[in-house]
Amino acid sequence: MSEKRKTIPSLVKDPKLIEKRREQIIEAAVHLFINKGFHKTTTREIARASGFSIGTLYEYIESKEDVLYLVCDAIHAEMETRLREAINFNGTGLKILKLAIRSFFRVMDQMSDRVLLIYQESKSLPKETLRYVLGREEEIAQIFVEILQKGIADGSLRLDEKHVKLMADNIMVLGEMWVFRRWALHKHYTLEEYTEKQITLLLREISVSD
Amino acid sequence: MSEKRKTIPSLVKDPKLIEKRREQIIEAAVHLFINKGFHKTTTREIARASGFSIGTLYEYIESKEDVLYLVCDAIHAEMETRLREAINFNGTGLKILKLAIRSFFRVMDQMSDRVLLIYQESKSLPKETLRYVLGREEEIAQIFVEILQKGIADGSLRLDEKHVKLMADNIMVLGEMWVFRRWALHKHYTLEEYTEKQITLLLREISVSD
Amino acid sequence: MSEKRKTIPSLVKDPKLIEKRREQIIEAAVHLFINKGFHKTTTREIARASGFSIGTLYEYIESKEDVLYLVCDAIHAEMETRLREAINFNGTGLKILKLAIRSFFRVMDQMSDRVLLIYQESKSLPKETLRYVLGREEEIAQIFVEILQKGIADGSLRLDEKHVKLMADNIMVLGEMWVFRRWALHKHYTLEEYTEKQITLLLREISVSD
Amino acid sequence: MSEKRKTIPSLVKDPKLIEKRREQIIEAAVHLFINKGFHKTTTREIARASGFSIGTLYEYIESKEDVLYLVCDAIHAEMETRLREAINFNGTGLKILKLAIRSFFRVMDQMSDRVLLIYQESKSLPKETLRYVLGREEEIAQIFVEILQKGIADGSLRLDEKHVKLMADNIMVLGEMWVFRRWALHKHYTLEEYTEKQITLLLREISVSD
DNA sequence: GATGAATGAGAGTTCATTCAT
DNA sequence: GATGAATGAACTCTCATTCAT
Repeated sequence: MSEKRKTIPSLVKDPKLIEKRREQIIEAAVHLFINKGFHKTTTREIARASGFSIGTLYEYIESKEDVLYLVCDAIHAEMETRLREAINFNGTGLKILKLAIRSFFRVMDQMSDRVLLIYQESKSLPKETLRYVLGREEEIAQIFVEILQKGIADGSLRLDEKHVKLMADNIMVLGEMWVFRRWALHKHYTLEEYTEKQITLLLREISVSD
Repeated sequence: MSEKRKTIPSLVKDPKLIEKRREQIIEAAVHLFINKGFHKTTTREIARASGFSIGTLYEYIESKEDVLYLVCDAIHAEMETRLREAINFNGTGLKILKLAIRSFFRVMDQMSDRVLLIYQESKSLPKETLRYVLGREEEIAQIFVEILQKGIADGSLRLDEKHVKLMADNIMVLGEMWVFRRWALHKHYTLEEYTEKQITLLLREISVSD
Repeated sequence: MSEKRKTIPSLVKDPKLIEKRREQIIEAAVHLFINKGFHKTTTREIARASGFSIGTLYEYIESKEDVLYLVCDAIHAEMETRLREAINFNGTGLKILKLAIRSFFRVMDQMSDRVLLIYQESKSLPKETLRYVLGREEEIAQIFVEILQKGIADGSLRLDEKHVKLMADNIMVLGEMWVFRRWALHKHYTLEEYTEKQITLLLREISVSD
Repeated sequence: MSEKRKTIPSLVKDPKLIEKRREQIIEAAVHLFINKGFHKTTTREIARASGFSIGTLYEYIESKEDVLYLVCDAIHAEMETRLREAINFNGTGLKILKLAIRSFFRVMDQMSDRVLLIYQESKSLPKETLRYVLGREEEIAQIFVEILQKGIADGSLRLDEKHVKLMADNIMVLGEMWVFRRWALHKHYTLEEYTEKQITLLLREISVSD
């Protein structure tokens, strides 16, 4: 179902070192891309901010686009990790769902710079790679799909199976909205207010009892 | 409230001619930006596609970013025009709201390339300009705010005044979602199905009767 | 029979100007390539020696290899022109042949730097282009083929038709030898001595009378 | 007369090992240079194809140019060895000469890739080194000089002493021509036909009887 | 003696912008 | 008002060479 993860060739042999250096690259590039955008960040800046020379940078990647891929993938990985860590899968689907939404919105809030980065820059990835990165997004949506299905199964949620995916997408989008429209929303709401309000809206329709 | 529209200086005196040429520029650039992205489109390409020389292009703009601004502004203008044309402000707030949502979703669908363009490229605008462009987005949200307020006033909608802006934003976001997630959504829904489903979700909470 | 001449695209429209600038490029590049070799000459050096900026250079070529092609082609053109100008096609084949050999050897001598350049650098051309350039060499050999055939026809040369091409190649190669082995040959011979000696050798076999 | 062979310093002490490793380097580099050319072959590729690391490569050479020198020298050595092995120095000068020419042309044919390599890449050698490599060429020409002189001495060849060197050069050049113009010559001749034809041409003038 | 990660000068190429015509 | 040739800073990427381990 999901595209296979891209493996970026490296001229360096030691896998431990590759991982370490790529973490440095990601750490450096995330901040640069957030502040200047992908196109306005130069490979030299990435190298310098990573703590090594331009030559060394290219020992660990093949092209600037590879850095963007590494960054996007790392962000998604962190999003998913944080989300999964925050969710406790005990209790009714409804209960889990509420927890998951709160967690997701919180993760969006904490990672808003990086979420924005993905949305604004991932289009610069090569087509093939872009598909994979978009696929990671779907994996996160899938978490909500599963929770919703659990809720349907245990009777705590009433929702046509047909609309499960849409509901999952709605949750995702309303979470991302907190990021995209923060300049407007932060004026009126705290994260908590926003979260509770959206939960009310989203669940009114589908929760059997709350 | 809203930022003042930016005036791009031109070396040319005749305002009629300026408008005509800028329309040519916008027409050409929209397609180029959609297909290649802002950064990968060259000013030479814009000039050629506009039907004149690079020198002439720079008689009507001061920088490449100006073209992006013209394009974003034109897209917003078209969005707003289409939306306003489609809405009939007669009837209860609830009725108008449904019509407006349907219209907005349809406009999003029809203009999806251009909507995407704004979301992906507007970040390349100079800060000041970006603020103005984001402001245009608010103007559209404002349409929904007004409709919601009318509905509250005439009793067809039950919604805390405090949440009006959020509801308007939700509508916008769910409309934009049809664009951003089209690769996922189009598999499961037609625009009409999607629209009705989301209307149900959005209004369940707030409509007094439907 | 011969490959079609390559047309290098230019960003500049005026054909007169293209020709003029390319002449400048060729003039500059020939000397640089002779002195430093193709690989050790930078595009910046070519631009500077041509009298304009690197940006301007790239208005008239698409790649550094294009410069090499221009240079090789110009050298061949000059070789052929000089040779054809020097040959008088009146008289018996034998007489014309002797004149042609002397002319060819003289041209080789005068252009020895450039002949060397072609032999040492043309391999860096893209395959397709290389084929064309090698073809030009054949066109020159063809001059000798025609003279030989004229001599056979008028009875002044006795040579199996089958060996005409080989004889033409031999003439070419012995002319080029004056270039490739000049470090050895110049110690022992003047150009004139060398020429007469080789003519004797080459014609002993085939001339009916001299 | 001939330049002294260049001695490449090595960080390694053991002469046996140096020789072994350099043979590996030559073997690897010859093929790489033939296929990609000297400039497009990287030292990393040479090391890998040699079977060891880049660091080890530089234990046995001081620069990439050293590899080119090793390669050119090895090719010349092989040429000379093969030629000397094939020649039987018994008989009249004329007889030996014919044998030598046939052998030389055959060696040229068998080693054509490598002969071409020397002609196209040796110019990239440092001036000093180049002189030595070109000198090796002379040593081979010297073989023919000696044979010619033997033929003059024993009366089987009639040739002005003054022209001996030229005749030797002619032989060399016509042999190399089989390599340089193979794309043209192979269409018309087998190696044997070519050889016999050229022998006829070359000897007509000088052989007392054949 | 062998390794391979690190280096950085320097390469070819692009393209937004200018300005003389 | 229109043109398009000229500019050169800035870009991504390469690769011969070094040296600590």
